[in-house]
Amino acid sequence: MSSDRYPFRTIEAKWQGIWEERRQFRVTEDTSRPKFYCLEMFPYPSGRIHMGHVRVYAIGDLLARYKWMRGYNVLHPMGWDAFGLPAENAAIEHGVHPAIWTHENIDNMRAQLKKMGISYDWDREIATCDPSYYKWEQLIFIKMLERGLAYRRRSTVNWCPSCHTVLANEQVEDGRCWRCDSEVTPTEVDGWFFKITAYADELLAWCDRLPGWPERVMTMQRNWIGRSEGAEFDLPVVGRPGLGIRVFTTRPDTVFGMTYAVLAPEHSLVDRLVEHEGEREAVAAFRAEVARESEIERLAADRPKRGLRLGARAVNPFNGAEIPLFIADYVLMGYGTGAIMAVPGEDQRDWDFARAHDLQIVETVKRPDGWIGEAYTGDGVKINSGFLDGLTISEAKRRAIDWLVEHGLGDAKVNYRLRDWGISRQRYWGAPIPVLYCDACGMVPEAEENLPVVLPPDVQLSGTGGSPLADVAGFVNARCPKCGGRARRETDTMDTFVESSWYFLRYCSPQHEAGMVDGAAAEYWMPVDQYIGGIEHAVLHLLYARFYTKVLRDLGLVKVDEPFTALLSQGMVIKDGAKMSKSKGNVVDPDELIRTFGADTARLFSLFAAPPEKDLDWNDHGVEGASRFLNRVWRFVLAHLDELPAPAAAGGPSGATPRPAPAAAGGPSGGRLAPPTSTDQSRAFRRKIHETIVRVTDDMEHDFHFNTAISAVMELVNELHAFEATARDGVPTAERVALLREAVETTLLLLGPFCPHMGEELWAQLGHAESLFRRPWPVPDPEALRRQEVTVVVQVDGRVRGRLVVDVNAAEDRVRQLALGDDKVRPWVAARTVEKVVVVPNRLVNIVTRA
RNA sequence: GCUGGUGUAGCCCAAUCGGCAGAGGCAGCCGACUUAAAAUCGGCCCAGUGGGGGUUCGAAUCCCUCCACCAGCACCA
Repeated sequence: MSSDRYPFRTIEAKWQGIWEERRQFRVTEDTSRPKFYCLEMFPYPSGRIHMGHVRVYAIGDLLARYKWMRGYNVLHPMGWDAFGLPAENAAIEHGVHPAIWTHENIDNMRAQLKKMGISYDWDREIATCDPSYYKWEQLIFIKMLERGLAYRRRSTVNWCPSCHTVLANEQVEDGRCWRCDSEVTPTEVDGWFFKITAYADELLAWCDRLPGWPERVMTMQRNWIGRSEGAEFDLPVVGRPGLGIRVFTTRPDTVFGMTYAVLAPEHSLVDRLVEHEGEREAVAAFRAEVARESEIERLAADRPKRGLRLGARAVNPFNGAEIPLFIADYVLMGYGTGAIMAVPGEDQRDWDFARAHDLQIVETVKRPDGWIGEAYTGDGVKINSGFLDGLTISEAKRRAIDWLVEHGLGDAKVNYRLRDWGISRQRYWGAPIPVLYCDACGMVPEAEENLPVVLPPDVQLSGTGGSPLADVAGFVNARCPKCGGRARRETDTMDTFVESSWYFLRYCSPQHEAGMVDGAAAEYWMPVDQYIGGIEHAVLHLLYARFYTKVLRDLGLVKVDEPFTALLSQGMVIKDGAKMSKSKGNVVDPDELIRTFGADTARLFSLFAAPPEKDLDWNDHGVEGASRFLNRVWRFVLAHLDELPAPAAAGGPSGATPRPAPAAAGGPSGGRLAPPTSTDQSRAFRRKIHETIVRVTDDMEHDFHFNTAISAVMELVNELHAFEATARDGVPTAERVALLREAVETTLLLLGPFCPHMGEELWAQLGHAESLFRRPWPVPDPEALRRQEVTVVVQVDGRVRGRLVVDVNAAEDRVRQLALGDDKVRPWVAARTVEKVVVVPNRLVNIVTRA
């Protein structure tokens, strides 16, 4: 631990105060400047920030401050994803009301974030548990209801026995609750759904039109949507006119290979197909067996396919053949129609099942010569397929569908893996669903003028299941907005992912009272230019937010098709090889870190230790290194304050003729003359300064590799020390101090967005009255970057044997001659024959020889 | 099982179009300063790029193959 650190506590508090006092990061729409909407995923107010928060907010602030310096009008807001289970669980455990618990946590976390010195526009802060916030999503709910985009149905849902609530498919991971890890159980309940499937095609199509998103997130979303094209048609049941089994297939070309058909065990038709009591019992036993083992067996690969043959038989409508019917565990009720035609010749699962049950296998695609295998899924010509014989698979698919349409038996059909989004939660701490059930009128939406439907504050939370709101008589008993008669309120609340599906929109006009969003504000700020958050939301939040935005667009509230132009998915913060967690005891407390090293160090290390998309391996020694670096910069600047020329008057007389700096508006000297460079050492140093600008700018603009940007600045600081130590002899004083000043100011400008407090303080110490973040980002001087000479490596047969210093763009012939004549090189060539000489201009020469 | 990603020094990580394997940091070692230590400053050591094969004058980079780890999906008809 160092003993004399720069006074980070003082200066961090000082600048946080000044920024606040100047309202420096409060923004309004300004059409004269380009806008940049920089957003980090808002946190759940759990009570304390953790290192993952530090990392994501450091990234966001870096980009926001950088964009300020590039002249953008930057919207950078923060708020709270304030509804959710932990508040309710805290209430059950400790008897504190969720609202109180939540607001206390928000206060704590806001204070922590402020200590990090992040450039938020705090005037735009929102909390989703505020009725003035969720009022608008209740209104949207009603509009979705009117359009059939919100609907109620009974369904089998994922029930988390620990959270006592329903989970959406996306919220189940490996059969377990995403939040508490309990095993979910299928349960039948009535609930509300958002019709996200209506947007499946558009959501999928836009996956190809968002180049600013990481490919892997898009892949995950594509897989999740799981579009597949095929056909749907009925298989008549033998001897049961009017009874058909609807099947879905992606391979309508294989219909002539259908040798049996399978229904999911829980398929509703099964009860009507059973022919006698004995079979009914067998079906019940089979269903019980499947239900019992499914959870465990789901995770086992290649488990045997279990099935039960029914007495009933079906007809293949294409050739009139009677085929056996089964119920089997490998067919799922939740996908397609819950029933399939089985084609063992061209489907491995059907092949496995057919083998186990001794069923016929018909090949309908010609196998390539010498092909060995079981089911064949490759390309080929149709065989054994009646009118499809001789066609390719894709032709046959089309013809088979045409045939189905002509005969009125079926049609082309697109199926999705994506299910509608179940949003009902049987919990208290969420936005009430604004509908009522009237004895006379049935289900009725709440009237718009009665919104918001506010959560009643007085509620008993026992945690024993069922919707807590159902026990609050004052809430449940209401008037029907239609007939004025008695009605009962819906007691489910909305999934908290609904709030996070539009908070970015509310930030555009957080106080707007006439609607969800002010149209002009949304038009100016949306879409979010850079969104930053954890990969864990790749399909949950990000897919919901995309869907909801499209709904809002179709309701006329926004004009954008997509909410987030670019996404940065940052990696986790790891320590000792594992994700930080209390149980592993590897947690680093941001508060303590900031107390010990300061916010700038915490931020710098978060950005330096790894590129943002990778996991960050936390290392206490590494933090000390970051701190050491900042101290080094601090000491250098303070030690040279007296010596450095004042900001306004510099450039100074010297041997060289001063030139106007080309980047008059953007350079660190701000209109001052470029420092003269009369010596090789000066030129090399100034080149280093401007090369650093190029490298850091590149990292900021292109690949977000902030770690290499920081190392470039570290290099410059190292050079700065070296130059300072040696330039007293040989470089004229005025020139030396002018260069030092340019180097120091450049360093501070480049480093400012990473470590804003120290940047501002040293900037002010240098005599600047204006904030560092009101200064333009430095622009490299092409004159300084120009090289006279380059070092060219000389290889003999690929091994480095010498080096040449030659003029830039020296003629190839000349370089070749110099290389062959070089003293270091000659011995390696002398006894051999030169076969070929490869010259790569300004880089290397490779002399290829043979004995 | 499928898909994607990663694999470079003791550790975290760099390396433009295929062109000197090393920028930065950590750790370690040596030295300077110091009564001493801390801090600071200067210097040094360390891998041939997961394994194998190929293309090329030249491969961390391109191709093939295998391995390890991570993530997502996993009977989706």
